[in-house]
Amino acid sequence: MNHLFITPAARLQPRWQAAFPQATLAAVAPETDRLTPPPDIIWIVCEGEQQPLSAPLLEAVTRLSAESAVVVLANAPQQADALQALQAGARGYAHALSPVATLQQIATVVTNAGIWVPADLMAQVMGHTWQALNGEQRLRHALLDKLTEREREVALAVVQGASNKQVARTLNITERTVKAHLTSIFHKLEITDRMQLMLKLTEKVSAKERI
Amino acid sequence: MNHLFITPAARLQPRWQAAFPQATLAAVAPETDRLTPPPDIIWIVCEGEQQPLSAPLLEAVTRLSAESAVVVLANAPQQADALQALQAGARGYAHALSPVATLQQIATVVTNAGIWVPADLMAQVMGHTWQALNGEQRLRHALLDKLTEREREVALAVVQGASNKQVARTLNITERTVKAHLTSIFHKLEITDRMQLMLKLTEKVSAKERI
DNA sequence: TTTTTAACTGTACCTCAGTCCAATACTTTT
DNA sequence: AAAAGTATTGGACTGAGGTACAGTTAAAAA
Repeated sequence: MNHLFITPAARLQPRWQAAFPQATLAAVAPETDRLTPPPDIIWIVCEGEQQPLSAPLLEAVTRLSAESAVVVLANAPQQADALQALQAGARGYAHALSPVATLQQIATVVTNAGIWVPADLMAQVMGHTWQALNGEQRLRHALLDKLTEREREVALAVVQGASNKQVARTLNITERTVKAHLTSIFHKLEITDRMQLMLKLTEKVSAKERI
Repeated sequence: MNHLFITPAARLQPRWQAAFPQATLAAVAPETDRLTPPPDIIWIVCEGEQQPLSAPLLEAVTRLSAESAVVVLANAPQQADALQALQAGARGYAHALSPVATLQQIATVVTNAGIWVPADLMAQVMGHTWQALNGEQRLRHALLDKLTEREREVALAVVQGASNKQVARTLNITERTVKAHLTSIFHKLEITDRMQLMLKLTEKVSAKERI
């Protein structure tokens, strides 16, 4: 197993050495084609205390992840960083001071096409995805179900920015009828105008409403 | 380590056998309390070619995941299936024809309280979350940066459903001035009315616009 | 110093949005 | 059969949204 650590530091942390005795060190991200054979795992160390993952590092992740499995080690892990890194193609994101056993575990997972992410990040991601897939949909449906078929059509057109006249044309009815439907919609949803309608239907699920 | 494969097939795939020689087979999902002791890992195989994860299987995942770690193996992996499975309590989702080493790796991760998901799914989910956290913000800022300070204040108030009169009151200016700002905003953003403004500023980042 | 830009206001005008009162036709429920 | 709900339209009205034209003031840039 071939490990390469990319870090501005002069030498490898003892725990990295302990985890992978045969690991090599590089100060900057090398060209991909200069590495023959490419390392099995490239560990990119993010030294920054507070500042986010730098653009060059991110670019390195993107470039190197084509050939090797890339794992980002952060001294100050941040969720936003992790998301960026993983989206750039990194296969793992962990604390730079992870214990030796964890580092080795990460290596095993990552070389087997797995992905390593901190548990709290996973929880957040799952929450977001759940919310995006179900929460908003549910809210929308709960509201739209209060409306009749025709009112729904009108409402959906209006929240896409259509004027009454445009809605009338697309539904082949009079503008007057559109107004009638809207008045009914406003009553049912207890709102006053199309702006509120748009707000209601695009509203994010607030924390307390989550399942 | 105790493995149970649930699959309609008559017998275990050779690679499953190779990965876990001591694995047992079941045609349908058994009652949880009938299994003493419960298996360490239950592998539920989704045979379907195109159709999504069936409801009974999903129910089985929910029920069995209370006692054992459940991993769903799909012949035709789909993102929606994976999310459903993970949401139902599955601890892993992988291709049914994953190599032996991968299967064993999955077992290790899953028994150690880990979660196993395909890399491409992870990338999509991460991308979604990143977008939710930052993408929208960026788009908003790109647009709002075209406006002057005062125009920004007006725009932000308007997209929250405020009328011109309300904006005027909160900013301590005339309604006429609010209109003037809005006219300027509409020109700069190349839109025609406050509805479009709301659409512009709440617009989701589309796939091609992602970083 | 002249020019530009932002913020602000006025008058007038037009269009669009929304409501009230009213009515017809059709379907479903009671 | 009667009542209720839905879809449809009309006329008249009020108010809000938006534009065109015109102007003042202050600060920043040229």
